[in-house]
Amino acid sequence: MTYYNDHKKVWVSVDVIIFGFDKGKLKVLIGRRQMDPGRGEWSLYGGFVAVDEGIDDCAERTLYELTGLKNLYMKQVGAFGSVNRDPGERVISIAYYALINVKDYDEELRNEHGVEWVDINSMPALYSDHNEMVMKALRLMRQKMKTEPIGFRLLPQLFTLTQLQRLYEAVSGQEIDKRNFRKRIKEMDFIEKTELIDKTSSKRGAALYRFNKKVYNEDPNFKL
Amino acid sequence: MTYYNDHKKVWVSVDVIIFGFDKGKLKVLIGRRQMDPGRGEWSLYGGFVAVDEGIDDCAERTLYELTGLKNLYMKQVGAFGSVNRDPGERVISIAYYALINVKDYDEELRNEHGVEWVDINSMPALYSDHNEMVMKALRLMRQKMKTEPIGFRLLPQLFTLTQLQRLYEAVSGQEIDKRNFRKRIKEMDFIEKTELIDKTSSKRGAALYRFNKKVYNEDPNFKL
DNA sequence: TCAAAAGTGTTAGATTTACACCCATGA
DNA sequence: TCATGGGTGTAAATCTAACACTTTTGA
Repeated sequence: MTYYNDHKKVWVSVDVIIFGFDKGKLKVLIGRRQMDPGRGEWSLYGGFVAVDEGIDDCAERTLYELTGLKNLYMKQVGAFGSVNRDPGERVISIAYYALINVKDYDEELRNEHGVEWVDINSMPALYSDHNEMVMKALRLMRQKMKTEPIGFRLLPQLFTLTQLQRLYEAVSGQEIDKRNFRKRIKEMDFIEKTELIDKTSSKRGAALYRFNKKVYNEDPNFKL
Repeated sequence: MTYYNDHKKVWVSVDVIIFGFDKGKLKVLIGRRQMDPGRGEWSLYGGFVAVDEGIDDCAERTLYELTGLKNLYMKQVGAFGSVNRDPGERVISIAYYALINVKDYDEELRNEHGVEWVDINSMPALYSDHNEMVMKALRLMRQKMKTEPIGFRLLPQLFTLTQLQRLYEAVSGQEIDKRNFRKRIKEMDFIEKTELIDKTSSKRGAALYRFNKKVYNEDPNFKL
């Protein structure tokens, strides 16, 4: 196989942009790098791709390692491979973004890994090209969110319409008219009103809704 | 640097999906593989990423090697990295798509490389996961084409409105109403009518238009 | 003279946006 | 009783989609 051996191999890693939604803000999970080069700098969480491991599998493993969660919504952002992006060695990194409900993420495990939720609008400078990765992930996620019902992955199973609206506002970065928003929601049969009432955010209480995946699959027309 | 050395390196390659537009059809450039594994199968053109070469640079180099052209419109499609995608060894490949005007591509050079323009709607089975790459590239290109004036990269500098319409029809895969199309074009000041007339496609002759990048940059509102 | 492609406006329908008040409740 | 967030409909404006005939000219 001289065909392959005429060329050199490189390290390939995966970096994950984990989005969460809390208190009306879109957040990203970042931590202080615990190894050289770049020790102490803010950074995404990542890991190296093993020879016998697919890149998507690697991203899932990395995500599981960090959060203890599986079957999260995850998409590839793209490959980042400038020659000097990593100050130590030549490493090509493939970025993925994932959506999680912050309440599913065990606080203790989070502390163990030394990662924190940081508001997307006040991100510090990150290690290497990680800011670029986050920005591209955000662009892709925003786009996806307009045409696919993925936002629910950032919310608890039961949510109020105000929560859902705040989520869409946080992601798109602009205010939405309450009545127009609710009108559109009413047209989507897969966003089901339950009998349950949430009283944590108002005295009157707000109806709790749920995303019904089955109903969505039968008639997948989502538009926001 | 034991941190890196705890992990194995892999080969990384680049594969390019080159789109062209000819005789009303959207085409892709593919050729017969000239090496093992997969010798003789239809395949995208590609190359390995060198250790001292950025991945975008590698894609540009590969594109130049094949076409002799530089400064083409090019975007990354994403990384493909299933463990067994390459039947020979573990290779992660990063796909890019590029747009060229078929008339800029020297026929002789094309023959030397043994590549051909194939209609996107009658693509044969390709080597490895190359069909997947083409489909993803097409999706991305379609999307981009709706919001950015990149279609002109597939046409000669001077083109008729019918040509432009056929291009958009070929890319989107659906017919467009002629009057509505021309109405929208008229609103975009950066698509300039010239004094020139093309008589090759009709007896009456059709006005030739040109994309003015400067005007576009001053007021970039493209929508088709 | 006729076939073939170029060119040109109007109207109905659908979609989007803007906008303000009453309700229920716990403090 | 009042402050807070929950909930609701209508009308104007904009955008989108449908549609048919005249012009020019080379064969």
